[in-house]
Amino acid sequence: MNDNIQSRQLLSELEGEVIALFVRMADVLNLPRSVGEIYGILFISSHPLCLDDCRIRLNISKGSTSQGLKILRSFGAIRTVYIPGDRKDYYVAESSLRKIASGFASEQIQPHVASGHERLERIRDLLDQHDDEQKKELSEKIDLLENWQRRAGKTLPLILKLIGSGRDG
Amino acid sequence: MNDNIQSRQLLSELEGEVIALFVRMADVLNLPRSVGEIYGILFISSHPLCLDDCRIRLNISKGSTSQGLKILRSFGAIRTVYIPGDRKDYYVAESSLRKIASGFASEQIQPHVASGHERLERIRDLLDQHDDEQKKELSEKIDLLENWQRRAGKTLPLILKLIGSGRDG
DNA sequence: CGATGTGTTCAGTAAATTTTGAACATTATG
DNA sequence: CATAATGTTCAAAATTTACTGAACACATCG
Repeated sequence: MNDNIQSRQLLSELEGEVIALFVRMADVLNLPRSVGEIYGILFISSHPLCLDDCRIRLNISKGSTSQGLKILRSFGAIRTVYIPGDRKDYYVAESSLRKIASGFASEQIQPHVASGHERLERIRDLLDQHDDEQKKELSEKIDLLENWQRRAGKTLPLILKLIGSGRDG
Repeated sequence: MNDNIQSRQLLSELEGEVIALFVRMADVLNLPRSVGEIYGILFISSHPLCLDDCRIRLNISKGSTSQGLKILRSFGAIRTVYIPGDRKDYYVAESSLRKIASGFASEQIQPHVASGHERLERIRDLLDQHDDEQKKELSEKIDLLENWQRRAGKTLPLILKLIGSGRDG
């Protein structure tokens, strides 16, 4: 399951499998694999970990680890824990799916939706300048796109409501 | 807006913008950009196009075009049109968001969900073999994962219902 | 049958993305 | 203040992914 002796020493088979699960999730969500690994090691850990803990157990570089933690912080998938008398930052995995999903939606998806909206306005403007025999037909296609956009926009918040309706948020 | 003289001759500014919109959508859905381009040119075209029509207007290779059309067919984003007296296959963009979304869900998302489910079962088995002092704590984490999986599984069909509820399906 | 039209496959190449690691910034410690 | 501890940044390297184009398969045509 693990690829080499070194990782066998650092991660149990169980930990490896859980991390692999999050690596695949990261892949679906279009995030670097290291982000999945880091979330995974934090999720399965019984106590908060610092950058170096993650780096060493996952056998990845400092740069990747720093970058990965930054991404996970950016949409609230992990929380910082203060440990008295220690200069390092410690992290735990956020375990509320609702919080993670809504952070992900607003940080990683909403910008795409917004820029799609802008582009659609630009397209509508371009069409209004046109004056050819296809104008009516094109206009109907753009109506369709605007319709899709509206439905996608309404669906996103509903997804979050549904995901957030579990027993533990 | 278009990158070079060649594409200016082949695509109007309006077409270019519409295609760019679908290229970005493809990016969000983790599909190759060429898939977005091909869907875009079919979407905006007033009549069915064959492989070579797409290839020439988009200035991409035969291989990419063939592959892209195959992917779009695989989840029902395009339909084939029979044109009497012509040996070539012609295509039109499917315009029902409901159909596209449900095809995408069952072909591109469901397999991930299923393999995630399998892996989670394997993880549960591994844990059952364990017998250490952390077992209870780990078991609770796996409960949480199973809970997430259940909620994600229930949410997917609801998304499709919501997306399918527009005026034109 | 050979020639032509159409579409697929896949090995090699190109492009995009991710990771690394060393240099740097910043803050704490003695 | 010098040194050490911690974390960030970013150019270069490694890896992954997508694209190309030539070879191929298959059908149709003359």
